This record gives sequence, structure tokens and C-alpha cells, in this order.
Amino acid sequence: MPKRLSCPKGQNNLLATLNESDSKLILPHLRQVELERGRVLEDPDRPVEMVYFPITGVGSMVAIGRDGRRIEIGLFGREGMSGTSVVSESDQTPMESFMQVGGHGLAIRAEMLRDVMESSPSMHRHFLRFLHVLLTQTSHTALANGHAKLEERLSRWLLMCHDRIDGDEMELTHEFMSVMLGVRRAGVTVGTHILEGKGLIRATRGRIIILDREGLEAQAMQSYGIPEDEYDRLIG
Amino acid sequence: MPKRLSCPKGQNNLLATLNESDSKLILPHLRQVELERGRVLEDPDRPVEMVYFPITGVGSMVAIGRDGRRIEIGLFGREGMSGTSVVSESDQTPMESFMQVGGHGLAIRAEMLRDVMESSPSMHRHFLRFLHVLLTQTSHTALANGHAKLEERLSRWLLMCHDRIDGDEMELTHEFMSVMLGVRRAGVTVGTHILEGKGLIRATRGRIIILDREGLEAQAMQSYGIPEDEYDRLIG
DNA sequence: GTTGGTTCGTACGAAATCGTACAATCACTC
DNA sequence: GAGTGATTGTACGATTTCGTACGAACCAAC
Repeated sequence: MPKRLSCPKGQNNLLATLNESDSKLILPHLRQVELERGRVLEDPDRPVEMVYFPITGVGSMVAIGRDGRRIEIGLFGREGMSGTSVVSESDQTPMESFMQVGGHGLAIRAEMLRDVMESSPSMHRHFLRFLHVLLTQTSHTALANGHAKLEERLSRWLLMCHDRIDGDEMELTHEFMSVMLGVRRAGVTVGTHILEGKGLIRATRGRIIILDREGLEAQAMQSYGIPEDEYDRLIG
Repeated sequence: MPKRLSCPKGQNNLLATLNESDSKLILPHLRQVELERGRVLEDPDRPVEMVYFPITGVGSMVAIGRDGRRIEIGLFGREGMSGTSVVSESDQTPMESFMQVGGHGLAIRAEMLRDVMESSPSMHRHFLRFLHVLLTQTSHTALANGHAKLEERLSRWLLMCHDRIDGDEMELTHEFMSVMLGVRRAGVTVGTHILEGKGLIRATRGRIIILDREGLEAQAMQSYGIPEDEYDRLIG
């Protein structure tokens, strides 16, 4: 299977799939922004001020425990958006969102987004559907975290990143992946070796290259795909 | 800490917290229903036909993997509702919802709910906020599944059930809990013994009694509470 | 080229959980 | 009150992951 969630280059697919009048409505309020790696898009328990639609790059949503434990619960790129709590009329969330892979995109002030959604139920619906996809993704993250072995989770995660970038190369350290997956750094090192040994990826310092996507999907089979199907169904 | 998410007896809190005009709007379309244990409220990948607002009983949302692996990703009782995909304009989800503890509640046809939400943005917003709480809950399930030990996850799960029932007794088998948590049945048996040994619960055949809620919260500290805070913030 | 910080490879025993099995106990029916 | 099925208690080795540690490899700056 080829990459999922793909969309016309140079665009954000969530915006590209708006109908014409909604597109006209929101366009004037969007402005280009750089989304450098590490940029925080959403602070925990603080009102969302800007909502971002990546065109390149990958964002991570991270749940944070009482004691500060973190784990990634979802990621989004040019198929989606940050700040969905604006869409669910909840202003803020206890999670954090940040760019894990740098890129650029479009941004709109949260207040403004609220306004345009209010004036266009169809736009609201469109973003709501993305929220639903996000819930599905998070659910399957919970499923994978509960049932899947490290190697399978790693495969799933690499696939989800791969879907959201151009090309087959990503700048990722084992340390970073270990935090996202909530496992030991050393575990990730061993895991990547296994995938590398099977010829599915190639890993060099700070970089992972996907060699055999289908093979990776086979590795992740049970864990990958359902949220992506849901995206196709609802947004396409 | 006392039970969370509590609300006036004999009511569903999500409905009880609607404003007066919204309440009048939806009431005529609600009808009383029995929600016996095991009752399926929502089939995976099939359009939601009825939406349920429990008054007693507890419902579970379960994510299902490609190979049929299951894990509970959220639960709801008289503080919430089933069928949130109607709220997110997505009609259906790849998950299943069913009653894990029997009870009764109110039901409305999905179509009708769609209509009344369309005619009342404030009602739509209210349910959207619950959807946001659900996303938070699911995120923290992913967090717990990734980071917490069995004993901690078990405590968290018992607390979440406890919040949603009257009294301190629940009919639960180890087998059932093991499926919800995605662990071995034997593991749950050992886990309950530990909690029992600490005097936090009492377990008899097919039944768990919460003895020391605060103690349980201490056990689950890192994993429990944030989604509940979010509920208070948004619905109260 | 040396230095220093990041990243990666690898090792170790400890802990948690798994998969499985089987016997004991309970609740209910006949 | 004997039988039956569901539930629970307990055991076993196997597997996975943990926590930690330390050295090697790499990269960039001086």
C-alpha cells in the first residue's frame, strides 16, 4: 500500500477539501507561518490562541500525567490541524501540541476560526469530522499501547509519520521516539535494529529512511490503518 | 476525594445541565429505555441509530484492532452519552459501545438528535464539550496503557466505574476487567488481591466493593483525575 | 586535530507481564 | 445434594520491557 492521507502538494488537505464558499470564507484570515521543529502549537490548560494547518511538517499531541509523564496520543500533518479544542468549543485541553518535524503551514486566530465556523455550519462540520478522526487515532493509540509489542508500535508510529512527510526520510532520534512511544531509548535502538535487519528501514544517526513500506505495514498490521480508513471516509 | 462526575440522582447530568430552552427542545424526543448489561449501543462501522443517555449503569467504548483485539478506550454513565459520532457529524465509528453495568436511561433517535442540534447551536456546543471530555479520557487511557502498571490501571479503572454508579458495589468479574484493560485474567486476580490486601477494596465472586476510595486514588494518582477535571470545567 | 556534546550500541540483572494450565470454590439447577 | 458451569486462586517457565550504565561513534566548533 502506498502512503495514506496524501493530498495535493503544497496544500493542507483539510483546507483543500473545504467547499468553495467555505474556502473563500476562511482564506482571508489565514496567514503563512514557519513551523520550526519544537514549536509549541498548544499549551496544556491554556486557551488556544492560534490554530495551525500544516502544509509540511508533523505535529504531535502529547498527554501529560499528574506527575509529568508524557506520551504521544496523536499526530497530524498536512491532513489535519492543531487546536481542535476550538472546534469542540472547549477552548483548551490538558494536552500539549508541538512540531516534531519542522515545516510550514497556515495559521488563523482561534477567535476568528470560531467566528467563521459559526457563520458556516458546513465548515464546522468539516472540522468536526477531523476531530472524530483524531478521536479514532487516539483510541487506536490506546489499543496499541495496551496490546502491541514495541516493534509493532514502532512500525505503526513510523508509518504514521511517513504518511505525513514528503519522501522517505525523517529526522528522528531514538531518544525522541522513545519519549513519544513511552518506552526506553535503548528499547527503540533495539527495535530499529530489528526493523533494519528485516530491510524495512535504514537508520543512521538522527535519521530514519523508510525502505519497505509494505513490509512495515505487515509488521504493524494489527495496529495501523483503521484511523486512516476513517479519514478517507470522512474527508478523503 | 469523594466521587467525581456526580450529579442529581435519577437524572442524566448531560441532559440536566442543558439550558431550559434546550431542555424543552429535546425532552419530547427522549424515551425511557432499559439498558441491560451487554446491550450494544453502537456497532462498529455501522451508522448510529439511537443515542443513549444513561441514568444508571455504565457503558464502555471499545476499540477493535484489525485482528479483533479489543481494549476499552473510554466509559460513560449518567454524566454522558453514547453515539458521540452523531455529535461530530460522522454518523458512525470503528468502535463498539455496550453496557458493562446494566441500568436504564433515555434514548433519542440519531436523526432526531441531529435535527435538534441543528436547530440549537447551544445544545450542539454542550454535547461537543462532552466529546472533548471523551477525547481527553481516551488520551489518558492511552497514557495509562503506555506507562502505568497493572495495579495502577486497575485502580484507575475501578475509580472511573465507581464515579458512575450508586453506592460502592459493582458486579464485575476478573475476566471482564481483564478484557477491558487488555491484560491477563490471572493478572487481574493478582491485582485485586493486592488492592484487597491494602484494604482498598473487597472482592467476592463477581463483585467488587470499594472500601477506601482515597486510597485507590493514591494508587492511581498519576493516571486518574485529569479527564474528570475537564468534565467539571466544561459541564460541571 | 582536539574537544565536547549528542547519539547510538550494548550489556546486566530486575521487574512486570505473558500464556497456559489446573485445581478449588462458588452459585445454580435438577 | 449431586451435578454443572462459571469464576477464582495459584503455579510455572518464557518473554518482554525496565532501569541503568558505560563505552563507541559521530558531528560540530574551536
